[in-house]
Amino acid sequence: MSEYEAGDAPEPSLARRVPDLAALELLLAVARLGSLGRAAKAVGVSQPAASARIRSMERQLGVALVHRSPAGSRLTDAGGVVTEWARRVVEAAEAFDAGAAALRGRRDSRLRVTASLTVAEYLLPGWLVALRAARPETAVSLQAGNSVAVAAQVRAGAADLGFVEGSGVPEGLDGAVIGHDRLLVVVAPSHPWARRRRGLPPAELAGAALVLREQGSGTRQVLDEALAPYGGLGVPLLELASTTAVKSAAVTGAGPAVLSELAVADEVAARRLVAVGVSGLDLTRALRAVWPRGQRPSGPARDLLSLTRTGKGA
Amino acid sequence: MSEYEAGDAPEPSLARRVPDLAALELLLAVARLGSLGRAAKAVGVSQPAASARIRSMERQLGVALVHRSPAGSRLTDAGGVVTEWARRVVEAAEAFDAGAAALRGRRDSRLRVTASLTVAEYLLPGWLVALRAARPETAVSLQAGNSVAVAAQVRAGAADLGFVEGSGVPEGLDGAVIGHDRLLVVVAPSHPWARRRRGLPPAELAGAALVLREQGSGTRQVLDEALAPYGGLGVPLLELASTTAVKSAAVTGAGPAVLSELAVADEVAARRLVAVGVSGLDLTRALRAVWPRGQRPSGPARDLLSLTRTGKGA
DNA sequence: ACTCACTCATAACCCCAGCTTATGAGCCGA
DNA sequence: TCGGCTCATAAGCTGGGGTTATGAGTGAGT
Repeated sequence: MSEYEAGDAPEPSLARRVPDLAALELLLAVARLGSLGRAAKAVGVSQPAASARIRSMERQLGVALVHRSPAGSRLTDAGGVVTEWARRVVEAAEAFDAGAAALRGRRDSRLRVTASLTVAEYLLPGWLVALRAARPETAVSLQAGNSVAVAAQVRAGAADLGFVEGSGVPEGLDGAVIGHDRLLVVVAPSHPWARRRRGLPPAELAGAALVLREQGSGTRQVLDEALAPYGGLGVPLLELASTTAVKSAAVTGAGPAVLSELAVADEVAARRLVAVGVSGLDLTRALRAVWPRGQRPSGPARDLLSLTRTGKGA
Repeated sequence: MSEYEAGDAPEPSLARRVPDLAALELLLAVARLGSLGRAAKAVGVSQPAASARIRSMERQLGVALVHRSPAGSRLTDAGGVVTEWARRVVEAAEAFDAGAAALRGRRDSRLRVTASLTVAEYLLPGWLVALRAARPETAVSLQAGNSVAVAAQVRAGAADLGFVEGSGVPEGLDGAVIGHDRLLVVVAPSHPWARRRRGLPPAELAGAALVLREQGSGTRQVLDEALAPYGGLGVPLLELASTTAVKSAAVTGAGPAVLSELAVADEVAARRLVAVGVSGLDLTRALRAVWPRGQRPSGPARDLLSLTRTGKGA
């Protein structure tokens, strides 16, 4: 009796078709160690369990992954390819884990970070993974919030280092620009704007019904300011609570959205969204690290800061 | 009695600390739809199941992710951040799935692709995801192999489109350069070479004991040729069967390795590996799409080809 | 040539994570 | 005040994945 009706999940879910993380980790271990048994030990399960897991993975994928022999197990060609794909998943999971560990936020952390949502969502996990690789002993705690909250935390000494996006260094703090963030107008590939060759006139953007974050969000402020000379932001098509929701709405073709390039990099690369140029409008804002005035970051804070300099932050 | 001894898995495995894919998908659905119940329906489970899953995820992560209210569920600040991290994992899983589906290779596919291991491992999944987004009805089959095998497949008409790395267009085929691949010398951050400021003299590279793929691999051939004028490749420190294994060895500090920049991009970004410059040595090779002479790609092949043009292929 | 040490596979058993359905309780708008 | 939405709780089932114990190959070393 449980009929579909959702209009959302046509296929039997990714999770059914992709092996779980434990299986992927096991596969990586096999690739690295050249034997099911050793891989089993490495991931902390019995050899039969590992054997069965790999086997069921091969059944699930419909592809032979390893050549078993009494001398050990070697990846097949397909196995090698799959293993590399698996590595990407595991790496994303590691970033997730590094972030989550920081978010869990033990108060005894050696480094207390507070960051704007944009930085926390898109940049920080990578830094944390790098930091963990370089200084495994550094426990980091993370508090995410808007720019005002970030500044307050740092000022109050509740965080050693903060990251904000915005036009200036908050009152009473020192800071350094570590990158830039540009807002992009994005539409689904089917949208007429996707086929424009010339940049969009700002007035047309201002007049359009857009999918936006709710009033008060950082990206919306920037957009408001930038469009003020052109009659200001029009009435939104949709106001949504999270960046993720806005992105989804744009992808499904609800309408044009304006989002950080960091937020939509993947979607643009995969052609799920198309960035539309806007002529003569500067939608760039600086990303800054901030700390209490006069107290130059040292120790763990300095370590983290140095990782941000050359990061992929555009 | 099961003592550690592996020297490999000190921590209780990622999979214990990261929610599984189904849970992450569910979280994305909640972010998108604003209600546990609707999200549950969207992913095809009952509402109590969704509720429990989110709750256990919050317990696992030690962070409140959603604000429940009789009017629906909104993400907390932390929840929004976590959701974005989750999205990255799910996207990697989607790439995995797209690749796996192609590898499973139904013979009735509309587009039969054959690709070198490098292309299949690092570039193709992204293209397949993009293709799926643009043309959901196109079923793709993938055969991975070395450049000779790829050429043979295309020549025999067993594939509509091939991708190879190497210096020339294989006999009897037409092709187009779609990108370039550079080999990088990489070492663990602790290795002395990591601190070099000047490029490495080729002779020193030739004389060094390196971690390499086994004889016959494409990357090894390029290296052999490039180093011939400098006394040729020295005796390897380690010969391993897969790119993955070589990478792991390099990361754990076994010694310098030479790998495609595509293969080590993530590791370099996360500072797990450091790229060492080599002065005056060209380790670049072209990546080419190839097809039977005279038969310009059309239909699905053309669709895919157009996606490769602007891809992230360096 | 024989044995040892390693490979992976099979069998029998067990357990708990996560699902389901049925139900209840709170809040909002008509 | 009623109906419809929200999420939470309870009780019960199922099966995937784990374990130990064992067997059957293969290759290397004496």
